Amino acid sequence: MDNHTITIYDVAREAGVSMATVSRVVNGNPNVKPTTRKKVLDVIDRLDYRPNAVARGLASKKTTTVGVIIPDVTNLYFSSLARGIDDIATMYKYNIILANSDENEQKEVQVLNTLLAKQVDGLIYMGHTITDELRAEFSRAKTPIVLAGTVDPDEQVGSVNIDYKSATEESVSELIAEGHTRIAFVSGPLSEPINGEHRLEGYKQALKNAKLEYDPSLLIESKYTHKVGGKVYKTIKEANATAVFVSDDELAAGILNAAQDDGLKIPEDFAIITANNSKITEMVRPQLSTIVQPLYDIGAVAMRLLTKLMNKEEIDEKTIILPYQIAKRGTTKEED
Amino acid sequence: MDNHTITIYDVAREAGVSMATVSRVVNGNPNVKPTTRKKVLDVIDRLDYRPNAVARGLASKKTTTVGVIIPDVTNLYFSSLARGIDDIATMYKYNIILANSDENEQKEVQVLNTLLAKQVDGLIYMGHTITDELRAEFSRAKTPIVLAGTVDPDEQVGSVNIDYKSATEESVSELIAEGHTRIAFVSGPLSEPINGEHRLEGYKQALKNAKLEYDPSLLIESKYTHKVGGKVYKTIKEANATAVFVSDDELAAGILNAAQDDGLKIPEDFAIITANNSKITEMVRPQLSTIVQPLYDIGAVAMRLLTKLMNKEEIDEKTIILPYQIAKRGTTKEED
DNA sequence: ACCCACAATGCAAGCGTTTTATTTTATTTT
DNA sequence: AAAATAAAATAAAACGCTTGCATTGTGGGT
Repeated sequence: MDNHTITIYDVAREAGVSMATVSRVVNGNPNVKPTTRKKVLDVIDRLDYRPNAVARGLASKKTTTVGVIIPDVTNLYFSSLARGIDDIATMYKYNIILANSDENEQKEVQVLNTLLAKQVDGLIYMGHTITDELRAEFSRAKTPIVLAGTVDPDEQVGSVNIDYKSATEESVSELIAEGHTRIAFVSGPLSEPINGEHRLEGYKQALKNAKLEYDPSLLIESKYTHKVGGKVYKTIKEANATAVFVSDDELAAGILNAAQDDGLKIPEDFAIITANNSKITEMVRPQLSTIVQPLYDIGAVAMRLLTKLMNKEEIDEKTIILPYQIAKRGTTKEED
Repeated sequence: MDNHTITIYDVAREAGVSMATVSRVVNGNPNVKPTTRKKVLDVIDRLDYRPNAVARGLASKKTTTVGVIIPDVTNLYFSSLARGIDDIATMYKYNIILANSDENEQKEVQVLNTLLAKQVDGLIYMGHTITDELRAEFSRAKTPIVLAGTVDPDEQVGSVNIDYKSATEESVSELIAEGHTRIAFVSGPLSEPINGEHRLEGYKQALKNAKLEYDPSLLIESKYTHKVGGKVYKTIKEANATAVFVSDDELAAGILNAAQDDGLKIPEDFAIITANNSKITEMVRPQLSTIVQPLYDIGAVAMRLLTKLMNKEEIDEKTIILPYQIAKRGTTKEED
């Protein structure tokens, strides 16, 4: 028994047809007589033939693989998006090459390049911010790209998000409606458009609507980890805030815990509203009130959009905004 | 300006050398004179040439890509492993094709096959159990495979785990040392070796060491979600247990919350010890006492092992057991 | 029977690399 | 300065498939 990998050629020989015909049946091309199709299929089955996707990719210039750049799989916000992406990808027969970037510009560029070298048919990027270098690479690439849960003022590529500004505005307004006047705003770096533009605008708008004064000392930039919650809480306290809008759930949980450790009653003494509705929000006590983002759907819709792009279908709108809701749970008072 | 993708051939022509030479400099082959190397490198830079990894893969029969089968990226236990895997993969210049299986046998087999079709150089499998069909596929595949955080009695492929039995035994012994005599054991299906063999054995052993009677009514099989925590808690209560060992953190958090909602003081009235030390354990209050598994490392070591396997290096032991610890936090009493 | 149209198949040229065997060039050795 | 050896470069054959074009087969219409 010779031990070479069995190829389309072997199948062709055994079935007494040409490679082209085998290729046709493998690819479901209708131009093949049912009897020959069956004959070929039988041989394929007997020889346990498995088409080599790499060869296929070279010949067809399609890899049925898309690259996914993610800051950190371990982050529930992004992994939820990733899950939506993968499910739809699978549905459309694509596979995902997943690469963690840690929001590191160098890594991102680096990873983008290896992904392109691997001839991915499309690319989904997740992150908090898009650097100029990355943006330059994006526009240079011929490969379709979609941003998921990531905003870019320069709308060259497709993207799927919610309306962060109005979601933030609405959240902060809830806090105001409950009687809070000093509301802290905790986010990642304000240099990132999603924070410094969308969310902050929403925050300011809510204050303005309520004729409250805007106080920059209530703005806090922070990392998104549970651990720093204590430090952030201290800052909030020093600013005499009685409520806080937080743009990350893990961080919000950290703040919540710190506040309770400090003896505060939530939501009586201190209110919190967070932004992602990742499952963490329901695992802490009291449960976090939050903007309900359709995380899975953002990923799913992004991937769906990408399939259209890869397929060169006509797109009506490549900047997609999905609806959101606000869930009032235990860290804000009931309204009525 | 002609718009064709630029290939190694273009570089060769421009640099006045053969394709083979270009290939050598691209691959860092030392057999090339520094001056020609520079010349080629310059052309590569000027033309912005990027080697086509697919063509490379076909010619070299290496894709520098490994497949990773994961039950659900959204599960912190597995995503932590995945993070370790990806970091080491990146370090060794591999990329990861990530595929969610939902522990669904059909999906697993299906995904395994597309991964093999894509000619991955290696495969990492994560899951709770390995079905016979999957095991058959594993042994049929010529591709190196490593299990991460996943046990298989039939040790045909490499694997990286901790000693679940002794970790469980130790955890339960802690509970016993605190005076508990009715300790529930909550895990996934006992049909899975990791539960029915390793963990349950550890549990029994701990009881035996303490001369406590083994009561099967204290065994609870459950899904691993936060949501079912309430139901599980009820069952535990009905069984008159005062402590519980839980093999999943999310579920443990659910049980913790349910117990507190029921008015119990933790750990005075009820003790909990969980198994994964995912970051959830530190985000709930009180923080969960837990087995400290080196999740990231399990992934990292698994990937490292896989690189060796792919490299056909000599392996001393392909079944790797990593050390664990026990962290006593808020859901068990302090000892001294 | 004969021609035509169209369905079914086959041929062979790519796809962009790597790699082996071979030739050319450079460096020693004597 | 020629011969021997080592180093660098080339030519061309894979790698396993897809696909445009050419060829053959098939049945219907006349």
